[in-house]
Amino acid sequence: MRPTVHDIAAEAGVSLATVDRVLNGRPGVRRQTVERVEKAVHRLGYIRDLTAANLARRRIYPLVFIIPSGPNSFMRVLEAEIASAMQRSPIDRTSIRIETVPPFDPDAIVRVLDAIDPKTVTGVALVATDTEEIRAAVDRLIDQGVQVATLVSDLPGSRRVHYCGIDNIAAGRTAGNLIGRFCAGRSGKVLVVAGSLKLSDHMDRASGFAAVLEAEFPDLAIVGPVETNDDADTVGQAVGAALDADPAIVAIYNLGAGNRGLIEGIAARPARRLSVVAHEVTEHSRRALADGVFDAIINQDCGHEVRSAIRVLKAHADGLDPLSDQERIRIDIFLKDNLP
Amino acid sequence: MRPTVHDIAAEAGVSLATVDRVLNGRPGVRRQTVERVEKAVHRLGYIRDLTAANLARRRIYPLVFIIPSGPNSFMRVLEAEIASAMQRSPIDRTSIRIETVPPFDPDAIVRVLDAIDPKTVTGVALVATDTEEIRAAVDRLIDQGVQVATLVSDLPGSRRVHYCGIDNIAAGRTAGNLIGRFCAGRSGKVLVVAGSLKLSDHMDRASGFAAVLEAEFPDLAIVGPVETNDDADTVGQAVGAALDADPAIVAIYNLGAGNRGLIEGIAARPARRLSVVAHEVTEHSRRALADGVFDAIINQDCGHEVRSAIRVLKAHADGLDPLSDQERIRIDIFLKDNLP
DNA sequence: GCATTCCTGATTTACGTACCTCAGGAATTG
DNA sequence: CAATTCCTGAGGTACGTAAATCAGGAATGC
Repeated sequence: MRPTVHDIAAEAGVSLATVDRVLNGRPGVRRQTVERVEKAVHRLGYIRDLTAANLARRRIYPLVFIIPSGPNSFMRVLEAEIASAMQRSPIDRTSIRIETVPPFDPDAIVRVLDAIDPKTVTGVALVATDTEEIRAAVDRLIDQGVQVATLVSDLPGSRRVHYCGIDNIAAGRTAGNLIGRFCAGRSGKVLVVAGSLKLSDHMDRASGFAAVLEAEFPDLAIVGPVETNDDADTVGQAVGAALDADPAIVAIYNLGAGNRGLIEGIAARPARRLSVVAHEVTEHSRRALADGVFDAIINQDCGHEVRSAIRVLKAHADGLDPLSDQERIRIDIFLKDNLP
Repeated sequence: MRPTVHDIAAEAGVSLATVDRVLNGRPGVRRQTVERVEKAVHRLGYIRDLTAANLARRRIYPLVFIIPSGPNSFMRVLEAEIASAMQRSPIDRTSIRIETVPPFDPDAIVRVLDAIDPKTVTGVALVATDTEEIRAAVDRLIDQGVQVATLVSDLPGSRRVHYCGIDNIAAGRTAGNLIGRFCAGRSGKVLVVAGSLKLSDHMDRASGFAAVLEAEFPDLAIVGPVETNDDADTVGQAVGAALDADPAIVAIYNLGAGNRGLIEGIAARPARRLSVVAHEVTEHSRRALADGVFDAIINQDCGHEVRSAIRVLKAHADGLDPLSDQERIRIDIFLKDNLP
């Protein structure tokens, strides 16, 4: 049988109340007594029963998700995943609130972060643009004892406890490798389309992609990156213009959003034979893959990201460390055959 | 506040004991009263607090994993993942036992299955070969109220509650698609290496692969499948012999184990330019991918499979249904750039 | 020497559920 | 009509932990 606080009390020769004080770091225990209890804990291999503890203290974990508003499909899928996690709140003792903020607006994020009450919120997960003010606001929250995790795009240099997302440099490299191989032998140009190079994830993908092409596929030259602010129509126009202007383009890598526009741009020029790699499985990209318009999609499982964020924030709030294997978000490659 | 049994009792105008009898399906309650209670449950949206319930009944979930013994790297990794899950047993209230059985020996599996005591075991996860006797033994266990899930390889036609693994036809198709694209333009032959075509997963991969090549890459002809019983040395010899005998081979798909042998066979013939796709990330295959010997690895995340099996068995034991999204095992494609 | 503070023990209640016992009324059986 | 069975209520204890209260002893300060 697993040892309980009663066993610890007996083993250490102290009362239950003292064990409780030590275990929960409350004051009022002499240093020697603390050590006696800690030794007993160690000797018996005591592990606190978190479920019983949470029951006794009627604990719930109030969490806040901060994500961009706007039409970006990926973000809306993310929001749906959060909503679906909210339905399980009674089971996993969470209380989740979603805050949407205008995209590309650091100040709005800072305002939401600063409005968070550390007394009533245990954890925050946010999709952040990489700016100094946000970094500072995150660190302020951390100082107040709130657990903060970044979602989808990281905030390097901040003290966030965890990043729930993929390594975007590696994602860019993966795209480069795919396009390089799919173009096997053909030489020509690759059009790179991005949302905004001010987003660290987009920047990372672009540089990873460029590095692989340069090192391993010298016959392919990069055109771009073209910036589109993740707007589908802008993507469509940019792609159309580039294709018309440059017949040497044999491949397209869209590392940002706006796949609908990309698909339309390609569909309008059926004579071109192109290798196309894009990001994120959404309604549009899924169909494009099935139809052979896209050759591969690089994906991050945002359901996994949301569930992982919740687990990680809870674990940190309890002073545990999460399972790194389980929380690592993979860079999924989907061809039409392994689409889930 | 979430409603409790007390609220249900008050709402239904019955005593706590009666609510308890209804909720736990115990006898001694008139049909009308049962309905009154059930209506109250529904009206208040009562959800039983599983953690409190498990605490009260001191519940643990005794689980058994049945996996093949022998040197197969993938199975050893699987075993390590189970061992790692065992370390978390106190936290997730499981008690896990591993039973290893000689590979390719259906009778041994049946013996282990039949030796399971339904009174002391709530769930079983097994890596099964697809035979009639095993199917029957699984169904016997199900009839005794034991939850059974298949792991890695499914048992279609049995009444197992869940399959924790990938769609192997789709995996084979994915391999076909990759090899077809990697060989872009080159025509020639593809050597297919399998462990045993009596394993349904191997059979499925082979047929998925063949279907895609035939439909989409008619310039590539299949040689094989060669059967190797998943033995690395046999794989090495078979690959060497095939390459020496047939200079038209431009690609290899190893859909089974024994990657070490495959790597050796290829390394001994450095002049050949080959596209190679294999399964499962292990120590050997990881290095081969990094070194450019393999072009891609198709993988199933066996840590995920094990954790998923545990979650699913527990959920079914509690009469809940698991999150299908979370429990779906993806067909991972790894290039050297997105290797975790 | 007395009050104050600090440390500790003892005891109790609570969390939400399971499960047990006991008692009594209603309904059924003979 | 008595005996039996079925249904229900009341009440309690337990699970492992948190947290509160009260009390008493030791150490400290003045």
